[in-house]
This record gives sequence, C-alpha cells and structure tokens, in this order.
Amino acid sequence: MIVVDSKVSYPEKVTLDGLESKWSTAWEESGVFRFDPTITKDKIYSIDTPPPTVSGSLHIGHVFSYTHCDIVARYKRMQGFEVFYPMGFDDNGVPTERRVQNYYGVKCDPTLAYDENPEISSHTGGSHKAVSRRNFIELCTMLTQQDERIFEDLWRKLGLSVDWTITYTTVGDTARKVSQRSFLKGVADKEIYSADAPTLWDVDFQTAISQAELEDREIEGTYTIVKFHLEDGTALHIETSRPELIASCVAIVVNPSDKRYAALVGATAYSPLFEVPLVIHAHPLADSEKGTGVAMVSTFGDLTDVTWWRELSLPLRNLVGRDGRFYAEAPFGEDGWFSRDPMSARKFYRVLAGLPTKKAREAIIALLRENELLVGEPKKVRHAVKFYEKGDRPLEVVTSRQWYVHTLKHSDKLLKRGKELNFVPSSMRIRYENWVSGLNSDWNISRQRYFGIPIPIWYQIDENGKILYDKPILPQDNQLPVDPQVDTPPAYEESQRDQALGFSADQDVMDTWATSSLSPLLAIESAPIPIERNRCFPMDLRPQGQDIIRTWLFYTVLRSEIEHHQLPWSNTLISGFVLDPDRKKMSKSKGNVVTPMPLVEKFGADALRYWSAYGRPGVDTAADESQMRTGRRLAIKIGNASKFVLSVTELTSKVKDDHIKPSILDPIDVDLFVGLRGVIADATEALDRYDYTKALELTEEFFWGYCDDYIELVKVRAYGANYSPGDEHAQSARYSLLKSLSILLRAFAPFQPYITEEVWSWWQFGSIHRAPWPTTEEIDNIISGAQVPSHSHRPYVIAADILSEIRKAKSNAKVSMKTPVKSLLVSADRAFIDGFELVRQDVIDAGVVEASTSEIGPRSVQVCLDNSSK
RNA sequence: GGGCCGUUGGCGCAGCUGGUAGCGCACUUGCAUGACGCGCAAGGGGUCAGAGGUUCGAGUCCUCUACGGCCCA
Repeated sequence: MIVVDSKVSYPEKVTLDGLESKWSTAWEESGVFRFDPTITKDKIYSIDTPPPTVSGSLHIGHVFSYTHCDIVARYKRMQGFEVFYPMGFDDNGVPTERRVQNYYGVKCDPTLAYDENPEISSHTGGSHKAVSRRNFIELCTMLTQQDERIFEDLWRKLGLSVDWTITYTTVGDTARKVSQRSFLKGVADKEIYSADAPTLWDVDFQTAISQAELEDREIEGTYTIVKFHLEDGTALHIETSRPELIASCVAIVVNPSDKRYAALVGATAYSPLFEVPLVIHAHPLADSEKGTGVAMVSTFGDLTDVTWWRELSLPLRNLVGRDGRFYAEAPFGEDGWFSRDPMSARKFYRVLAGLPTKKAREAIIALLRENELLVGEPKKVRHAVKFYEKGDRPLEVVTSRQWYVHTLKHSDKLLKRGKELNFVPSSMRIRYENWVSGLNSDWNISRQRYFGIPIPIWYQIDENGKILYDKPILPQDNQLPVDPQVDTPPAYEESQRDQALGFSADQDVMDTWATSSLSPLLAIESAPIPIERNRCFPMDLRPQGQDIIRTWLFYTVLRSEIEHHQLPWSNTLISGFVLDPDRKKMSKSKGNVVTPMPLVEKFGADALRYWSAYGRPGVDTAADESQMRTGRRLAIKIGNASKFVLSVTELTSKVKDDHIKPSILDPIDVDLFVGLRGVIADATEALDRYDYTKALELTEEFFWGYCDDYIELVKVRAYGANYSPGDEHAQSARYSLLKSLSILLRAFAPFQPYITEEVWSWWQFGSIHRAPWPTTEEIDNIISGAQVPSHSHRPYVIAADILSEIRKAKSNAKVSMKTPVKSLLVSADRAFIDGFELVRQDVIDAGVVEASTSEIGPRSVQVCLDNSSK
C-alpha cells in the first residue's frame, strides 16, 4: 500500500536501487492501473497490446517497443482517460512445437494413446521420444506457461502499466471460444470456405503455409535445356529448373507477343520420355527473355504454374506427395494420363518413384542424357526459390483440402481502410498498401499441426466410408470451445466416429494469425469483469513492429472488416528494430542478441525507458549503453533536484492545496512559468501526435536549465537568509519551486515512472500516475494576476545571461564558483537594464557579487574578480 | 526488378511550413559551491554523401548518382 503519512520525508542520499520492486509491488497492490469497466466510451483509451511469442527468446527489442506503448498509456491515463491496457501471450503454432520438441526431446505421434504418467525430462539427446497428441499438447502448455512468467517478470520490472487482471493467451479457452466462434460466423457468412486447391506445402513441417509466411531465398540450382517434340518430330527446346516435373507436365506456354513462337500457339508437343501430348498456349506471364522463351507447365512446380493451371483450365497431374517424394505409381495410359507410349512412360517413371524431388532431378537428367534428350549440359545458377520462413527446404505445391478466408475480393475495401488508419509514422502505410495490392491468393488458415486451435468442424461419412467434405457438421455455439477430435458433434454418438454413415473430425488447427488477428476481442473477452464490447471496440491504438504489418496488422484489419465492417483501431504505432551496438541486425545465429534483464539491473528501468523513448516511431535504434547511462543520470538528477527543492522550501507537511501561495510573484518566477507553459503546450501537442521523443526532449531540456539556472538563481531568496521571516519574495520563490517541481515531475512521469513516483511519494498523496497531466490552464492559474514579461526583456533569460557571463569569467580565471565578484558592470539598452533591475538581487546572490552597477550603452557585461584589474 | 527509409562534428541523433548549423555521449581545461563528481562551469570540433536545378538565399524544395538498411517480387 502507498503509505498515507502526511509528513514530508526524503532520504539522505537519493538512490534508484530497489525502486522497481518497491513500486511495481505497490502499484499491483493499490490497483492504480486497474481498468474500470463502468466508464463511458468517450473516456476510455484502449490499446491492442501485442502478445509476444513466448517461445521466442526475450531480447532488448521487447523493452523498446513495449515502452513506447506504455508511455502513451501513462500519458492518456494522466489526462483522465481510463486506459484499457491488457497483456496477451502468443503461445501458438510452429515455433512452440519446435521448441517443445527440442526442449523435451519428443515428437508427436497422433496414433498413440494418451499416457497418464509420461516419462518426460527436460534433457534432450538421442532420438526423439514419440508421445500422443494430448501429451504433446500438455507439454506445450506447460512450457509456454513457464515462458510467460519470464516475460511477465520483465514487463513488471520495466514498469508497464498494464492491468494484470486482463491477460490472455492465444491458445487458452477464451481464445478457442472467440476464435472458433469467429470462424463459424465466417463460414455462415460465406467469408470462410474450404476448397481442394493447390497449397504451398512444407515437406519437413508437414503443413500448409500462407502467402505471408513465404520467403524468397537465393539457392544453388540448375537450368536444364530439354528437347520436347512437335507432332512432325521437330525439337522444341525448353529450359527448366525442375526437369523432374516433366512427368507431371500439362501444357506449354509462350508469350503472346513472341513472334518466334506465334505460329506454334494451339499446336501440340510431346514431353520427352513420357510422350504426353501438351497443347502450346499463349500467356503473358511466359517470359520470352527467360531461357528459350518457352515454358513447361507442371502441376505444380511453382506459383506461376498454379496461375497457368487456373487461367488456362489445364488438367491436374500431381505426382509429388506431402512427404516431398514422387508417388510409387504414375497412371500413364489411364484416363487423363494419355501417352503415345504408356509402357515406356511407366518404365521411365519407375526410376523416379519414391525419390525426393532433388534426387529425382539427378535421376531424370541422367535418363534424358542417355536418351539424347538434353541440349548441352545443365548449368549451375543461383536463383530465388520460395521457402517457408521457418523452413529448411524449398516449398512444394500440393493439392489438398484447406480452409480459406476470402481476401482477394476485399482488397479494394482494405486499401480504403488503410487510408482511414492513422499510421505512425505515416510512411508505414505504404508497406500495408504494397502488401494488399500484391495479394495473389486467399488466406489459407488450415495448419496440419497439433498445438493450436482446432478447426471446429466434423464431416459426414457416407455409406462407403468416404468423407463428405461438402457436408460439414458445425458445433452449437454453446458447445464452444470444441476439439472435434475429442468432442462428439451434435446428434451423433461417439461410437460413430470414423465409421460409415458416421462422422470424422477435421484434423487441422488454425494458423496462428487466425487467432491473433482477433486480439482486440480476445482481450475484451478476457476481462474478469465482463466489459460491454462497444466500450472498448474499435480500439484507439495498435502498437506493433514493422515486420508484421503484412501479417498481424493486415489480418486484424481483414477480420474486423469481414465481421464488423469497420477498422479495429484508429491509430497504429509502429516501432523500429533494435540493432546491436554496432548497428547490425540482431540474430541468434550471429550471437549478437542483447538480453534485457542484465541491462535493467545495471542501469535501472527508468534508464532503459529513457533509451527506448529516444527511438522515434519506426526508426531503427541501436542498443546503446551510453544513452541508457544518460537516462540513469536524468533519473538521479530528478531525485536530487527534488530533494533539494523540498529542503530549500522547508516543506514539512504534504501539500493538498495552495496554502503557501504568496500574494505576489517575483518577475523571474512568473517568467519561469512562462517558459514552462510553452514546454507543456509543445510536449502535449507532441504526445498527441505520438511523438513521445519530442515531448521528453522538451521537458528534459527545460529541466536541466531549471536545475542549473533557475534553482541557482532563487535558492538564496528561497532560503530566506537575506529576507525577513515570511517575506513575500522568499514565499514567491518557494511557491514557484514547488509548483514547477510538481509540473515537471508529472511531465516526466510517463517516461521515468519509478523515480517520479518515488519523489511524488515524499511530498504528495496518491500515485503520480493518476495525477493530472499538466496543462497550460493550470499554469495560467498559477500566474493569474501577475504581470507577464514581454519578449524583449524576459527576466529569467536576462538573469541566466548575466549569470553565464559571471561563470565564464570565473571559469577562465580557473577559480571556484563561490569566489566573490568584486564588481559587476552591466551595460545594455533600456529594456534590458529594466529587466536586469527586476532580477538584480537574485543575480547578486547566485553570482556572489559584492558590487554591481548598470548603465545604458552597448551590450556588455564586465566581471571583475579582484580589485587590481579593470 | 519494384518500393520505403536513411546518409549532418569521433559515435548516436535533432533540425517544423527554406534565411548563413543544434543536442547527448566522448574529448579538453578547471571547480570540492547549503541537492547532485552518476555533479557543476567553461571550451575545442561539422558547411550538412556527391552532382545539377529552383530561389535574392537550401541540411531544409526538385532531379539524378553513389552508399547503407529494410520490405516485396
């Protein structure tokens, strides 16, 4: 609990040590960051917090981007908004499975039965032990919960002001329910459909993947020129990087504007070895510059083949299975597999049967060579090939039944939504637009994995035991969440599972993004006290990294468009990457990943937050310890200056009101507030634009001047040594010091939550993080009635100018600052001299001036430190 | 191949609607002063990647080039 003691007290020596644990515990106990769900929508600021992938390792980038968001959250809270700031954890998907496999040394075998007491140790080594699907999922859950705690520890230490009673995971019960309900609504609205279609397939992970997970990689390959033959026996040379797919060739294409082949369009050619007739088509995607200008179309070698197959209505002759190997048989001579010589076609195919594609390529090149069907020898090239971003082998395109979300038909609407969304920085919008414009397929959300949210569908089985994919069985809403592999569909008995006239479960889980794209609703549904959805949705802010604009951001916009026909949030704050100290991108393989905990311990949370705050939205920033050190110094300075102000003003009882307000304010004190007013106005305006860096910079700059000049100028007056007790001038200084300190502390609070809270507790009631954000109105109120100095002679500026001259003289003479000035002569124009007269005593006190004179004349300040010279 | 961002003192960065360069760190020289040596004071250091253009005048606008980073093909 925050101590309710009305006595002002501060430590002998200011320290930052221990502030993190002291205050994060106090904040949790007092519930300052608890969301109040009874507040009306206009007073709510809601944040769609990024759920970190917990199976990934914690790195300094997490500190960086989450701090940006927290600064905004704290600022909005101080402005009186009730901030909806939950925390999620992304436990989903392939990375978690892979980590579990390595961590426990297991692999999932769905045919095994559940083991009540599995022997699992955290040691790896040796071959991977097979475990049942349920055991595997239990291990995933166990490990992710461990990982979540590591993240939560960091967040708490960093001082993220999230409401820890509102947390969600992307595989928990709430996530299953929300995600399955949304899926079923999509099916009902015909926005989600299943289809048997060409699918990008990773043969190692044994799963389908989506366009967003694709990655081009340059790898070593070969170009082989192969002889096809026309009806009349003329050779037609075709260059290909995948000659092994000649067996599944279905057509030949040339570019319509290519004069060399114009006459061949519509003719038939025959594939080498297999003698399959292939019609020659014209299609603009055929590149006349590439190879011989003639391309063979297989089902499927790559995504261009898919386009040709679709647009030219070609037959399907798939020969590569999900394991990445050629089928045992190819039905040459049968229906759809016509060949001029089916016997030898089958004979040649036997060489390929069972081989993985890479081996098959070598085998077929040898066959072609033997049969003199090669033109020259294959030449080695480096070319771009599609990979799954987490995979190790090139993708295959296989045909399989998958669930899709309609995407292409919404692209115009999605572009429009992108324009309505405030991207910070705005240049990030272009990445979104590029992505939406370049979409070429609907979003495949089926994943052939185990740890994830099951697709909540069963299928009817006919009397012959055939699964009727066009007869899906949907669960009732009150059944959700369901696991179709465990739960029984409505109106069926469990005994009918996988039986004729019974039912069969969809085996797949949903893509990670299919769940995380629902994060706004997921967060709202996860609140312990039910929140009316429309209070928090659409949300105000989506903070996230630039790398997932095409995934998380895009998919969330898509799902929101489909389900709610509106944007999920009005602003998105995009953080840059954190680079290593040498400005290289951090990566595990390079071993240059910076972990945050040691840095928090070394410099303190406020220091790390300071460094983070200097990374503007979207700007890549190096993990720079010197910047963290600077942040630490600022925190200590805030503590020391505050302690000094409290001691100078001799404040003993915590302030509640303006009881020490003097009847008049000294001109220099008024002028302090004039300067502060500008800072607050500009900082507020900057924060409203999410330019937290500017806000911090402005406050910080003013604060250092405040310490070095203002406090120095008024401290003698504030002590009251040269004044009678209760003197108005002393009171003015004291009042101004306390008021300005309060304002500065509050302006720093979103950036340096620990030291400001610590200092606040010395002399104020309650948490600074629920104190009002300083406003120009507040400052106007402080100086109301006082004469505001004109720009031509601002007393504070004049005093600081002259003080600086005095310091320069002392520094040049290499003497201590307390060395008395024997005489000071200020010469300037009337306005300046008038201004000087207003601050004369403060300058004399701060500069230790023994005698001073002023005169009208050219601007000069003469400082004599001894009686002998000038 | 297309797109985006960047190139300002040794390092990291700021420079809004154009008017002769700022900050932090580092560096130099001092200072134990009623809070702070994780401090204070005073200094040195750059003509803003290159070329051309617009303008009375350009880090600041336009064009091109080079280099670096990221994204997408």
